[in-house]
Amino acid sequence: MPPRNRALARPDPTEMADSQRAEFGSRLKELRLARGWTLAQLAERSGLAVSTISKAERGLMSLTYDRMLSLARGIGVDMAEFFTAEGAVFAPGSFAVAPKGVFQKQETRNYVYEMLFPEIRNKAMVPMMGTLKAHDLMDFDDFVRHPGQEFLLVLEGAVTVFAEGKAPVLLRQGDSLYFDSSRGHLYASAGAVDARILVVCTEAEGGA
Amino acid sequence: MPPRNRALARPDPTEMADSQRAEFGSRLKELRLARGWTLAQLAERSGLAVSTISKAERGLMSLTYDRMLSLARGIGVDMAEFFTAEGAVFAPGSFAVAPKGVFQKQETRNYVYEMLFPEIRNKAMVPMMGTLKAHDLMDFDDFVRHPGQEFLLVLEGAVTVFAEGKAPVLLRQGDSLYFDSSRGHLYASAGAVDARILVVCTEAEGGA
DNA sequence: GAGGAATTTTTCCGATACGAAAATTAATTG
DNA sequence: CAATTAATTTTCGTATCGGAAAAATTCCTC
Repeated sequence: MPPRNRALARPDPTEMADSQRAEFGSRLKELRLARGWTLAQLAERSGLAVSTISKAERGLMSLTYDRMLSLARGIGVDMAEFFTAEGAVFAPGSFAVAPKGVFQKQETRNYVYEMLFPEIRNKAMVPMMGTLKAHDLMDFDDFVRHPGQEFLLVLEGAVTVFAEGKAPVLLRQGDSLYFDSSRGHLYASAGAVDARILVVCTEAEGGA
Repeated sequence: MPPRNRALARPDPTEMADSQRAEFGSRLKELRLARGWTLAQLAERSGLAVSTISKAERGLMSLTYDRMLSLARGIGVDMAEFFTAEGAVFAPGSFAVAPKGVFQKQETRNYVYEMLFPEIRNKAMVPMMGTLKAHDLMDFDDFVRHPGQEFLLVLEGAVTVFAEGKAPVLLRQGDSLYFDSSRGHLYASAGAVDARILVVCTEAEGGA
């Protein structure tokens, strides 16, 4: 029996990567066809083999960094171009009001969030109201971490912010915070009363 | 180590890719260290081997798409994060606190805004605190209009929002608003006392 | 400075990407 | 429709990636 990794092997092996690969391939093909090029033409420009591009476009194989870079050069785009989501458009002219307290509750392990404006899809920002119970028992198994940036404002009470690689920070009513959401973070009420916070994130999280 | 300087007229794809690889590796290492992680910790989170990450960080090898995706997931960033030009970009791992009232005042014709976190460049969101004087004389010569999206929360008092093509909306303390900033808009205090608002815009834009 | 633990680098071999050419499919022409 | 060409896909050998473990380095603690 092959000495496979322990039961810790949590991060998914291939399943999820395959679908992502297919998406990358589609994007690549899209860029090629948009220029009216054949595989051979792109092969000529990028310097790699026709067969390689063919397989990559269909998600049959996982290109190395070097080949992806060659392709980007050949097509004439920046590497980031391959990964920027294209669809998902915010409805132009949107205008919505949310009266106080009329929110959609959304409970997570440690917080109670209420997402504002759930009816507006694909917002560039996701504003949420949160309540942190006083003396809440926190599960410190892991930080929250996600792509994008985050803004926090303490509306009532006091909050202790735990951020990876940073000393805990105490925020009082009116204090605010701005940070890279990919840095692990956790919020907890710091006072004897419930804390009320406003959080605005970029990048709708529902994605994954 | 002897320099392998060869007077080749044609671009040497190998060397060019190598330098890019090194840059990618540096960025990867930067993201890891910003979180205070060891190779083993990132290996655990991403699901790939310590040795692989080590080689990748030093540009010794060219990761495949699959492994790069695993790394992005483990770190908690988008793939594009690896390739965004390092110059004009939001500093990865940013973390800044703004105590209440310590803001930089910025007066416009109709409002007094205080931009939060001016020291963080290229934020995806621009949070501002605003004060609307009671019974303020408004210049109704034109609406404000700019690219991006806008979120507004009334912290104190009441605000009347005038939006192009919409009837005026009265917002009380705790009410909020989300809309396309390209739709003309204006804010005015609606009560007998000064109103205090939080505004978060996307797209950092010079001027107001 | 001598252990000793933690972290990184190197080694080695199995797994996979990659390219040249063959095979297949699609498009074009007479 | 057959024949020819263009375009894409498949095959297969080689180069490189990628992971487990060993070796080396750095970091502590006494």
